[in-house]
Amino acid sequence: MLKNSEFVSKLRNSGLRPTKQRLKICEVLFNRDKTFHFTINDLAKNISENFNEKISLATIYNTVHAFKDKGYLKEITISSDKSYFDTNITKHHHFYDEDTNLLIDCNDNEIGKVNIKNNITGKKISSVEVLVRVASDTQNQS
Amino acid sequence: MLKNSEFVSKLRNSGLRPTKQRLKICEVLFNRDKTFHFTINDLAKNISENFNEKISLATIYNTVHAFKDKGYLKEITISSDKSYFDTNITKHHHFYDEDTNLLIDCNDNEIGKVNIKNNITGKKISSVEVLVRVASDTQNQS
DNA sequence: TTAGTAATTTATAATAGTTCTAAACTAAAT
DNA sequence: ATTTAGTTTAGAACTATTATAAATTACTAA
Repeated sequence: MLKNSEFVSKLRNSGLRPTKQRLKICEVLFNRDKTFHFTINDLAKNISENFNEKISLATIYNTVHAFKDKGYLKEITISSDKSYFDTNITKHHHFYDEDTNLLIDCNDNEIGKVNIKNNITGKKISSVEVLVRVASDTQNQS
Repeated sequence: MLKNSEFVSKLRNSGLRPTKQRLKICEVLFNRDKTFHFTINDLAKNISENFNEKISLATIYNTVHAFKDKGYLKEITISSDKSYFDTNITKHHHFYDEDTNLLIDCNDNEIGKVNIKNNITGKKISSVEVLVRVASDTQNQS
């Protein structure tokens, strides 16, 4: 749980003015015990349901992208029409529950280190991401 | 290299009529030695450049999705705005070159088996996909 | 304080990618 | 041949995201 003043300095330190819209978004995203996985739509809905003052959709998009660019959020793409943001910015992998459309963070207890034996010549690895899709037994698999 | 008659039976066997549009698309996609990674846009461009008769964009979308549903293509999503289809439908992983926007198939020589130690209770794993993003040393990483 | 400025927010327009629609056409069955 | 159901097509519709430009706000420096 972070205080408002911590968000103010977090924003200032990354060259973003601590506007009331950004602080509100910080509160929704980062004032949590657990990792938060959300779509832009989820976030917009959450804000409009929980606060009286509305934040323009354009601002929500701008802010989420700014936070992503500053490294406060990670983007996890599931399919061409499902993209989530993740407040957990450490290196980690995901389960994706196809029944509930929920993302679940993995730690090293669930997925072992990926062994990359040979990289492309002359290139540097910028990220390694594993996505494990799961579904209940009775459903058809893809 | 497959013959036209093989595509005809392939389509018939999966309940799709072998229309000339579908056969043309089969030719472009499957009449190759190597795996083909493409976007809908790549495919549409390829067809319009290499054939005189045009195929409607709607048909290209329909056909690619039908082929995906029938298991002849796999979809690989890189980011919310970049989605590729892959003619290699075996279980495999990918490198994604951020400099060239090219996907590269991996085999077991490059990426070892992913060790999933604990799955979500009551769920079955439908797929495991690793995406390794690479870029040249001089570029900034994400 | 108070101007001045630059950044930010906002509603709306524009754009892009994809899906929908319904009429025309085609493959296959009778 | 005729019929039927599946397919293709152009263009409309839709959806998610980005751009625009005016109004507002945060900050700076006098």
